[in-house]
Amino acid sequence: MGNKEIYEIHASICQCLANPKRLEVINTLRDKEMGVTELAEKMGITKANLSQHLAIMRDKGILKSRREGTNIYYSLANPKVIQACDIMREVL
Amino acid sequence: MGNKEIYEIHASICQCLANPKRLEVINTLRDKEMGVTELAEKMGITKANLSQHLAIMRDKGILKSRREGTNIYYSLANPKVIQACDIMREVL
DNA sequence: GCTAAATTATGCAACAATGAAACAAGGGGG
DNA sequence: CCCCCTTGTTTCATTGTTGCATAATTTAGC
Repeated sequence: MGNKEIYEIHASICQCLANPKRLEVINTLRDKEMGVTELAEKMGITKANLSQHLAIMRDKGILKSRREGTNIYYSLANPKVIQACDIMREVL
Repeated sequence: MGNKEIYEIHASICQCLANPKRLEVINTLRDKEMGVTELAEKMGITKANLSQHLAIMRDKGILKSRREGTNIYYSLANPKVIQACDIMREVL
């Protein structure tokens, strides 16, 4: 109890999840990796916008990326995120 | 899959958790209810500020309140929130 | 009435989301 | 090597949202 720093870090993770598009990314990548263009088309948003969201999530350690030629594939860095998201769904 | 509304609702719950003070409230109330003044003193913030946070969390269905004389006691409305928070802590 | 407890209103600084445009980074093929 | 095309990222400006302090307001009990 009491350590405010923990709450700050925890909040910053939640902040990262507090966006419908980022949640859609997580859900889309729950069992596979995907390239940026394919993901953008699937979600119906611009690549620029998606790229910004991906960067935020990668910086927070939620996603990881892998380059293959000109393509960059994103996937979940930590399966526990899915677990946390699924539990939160039940709260609704 | 696909239904964007779900993501919106889910994001609004996460948004509610995306604040260190609100997380501290949840953690403090994890096994007991507490009055606003006591909670404000324990956290070292003004009652006005705390009251705003409590209202946000109550509106989202995360907290519930109970009046007893002049005091109003808050407690968790759904124990699953604690579960989700604890799992997210492990991600750190 | 008065006091303590809690909420609500207002204003403001800080931050977040987006589109559009500019920028980098890799592979061709000539 | 140079050009071009594709894939991603970054920058910039705008708009909207959030968090907080202060002050005003409600609510209950004496």
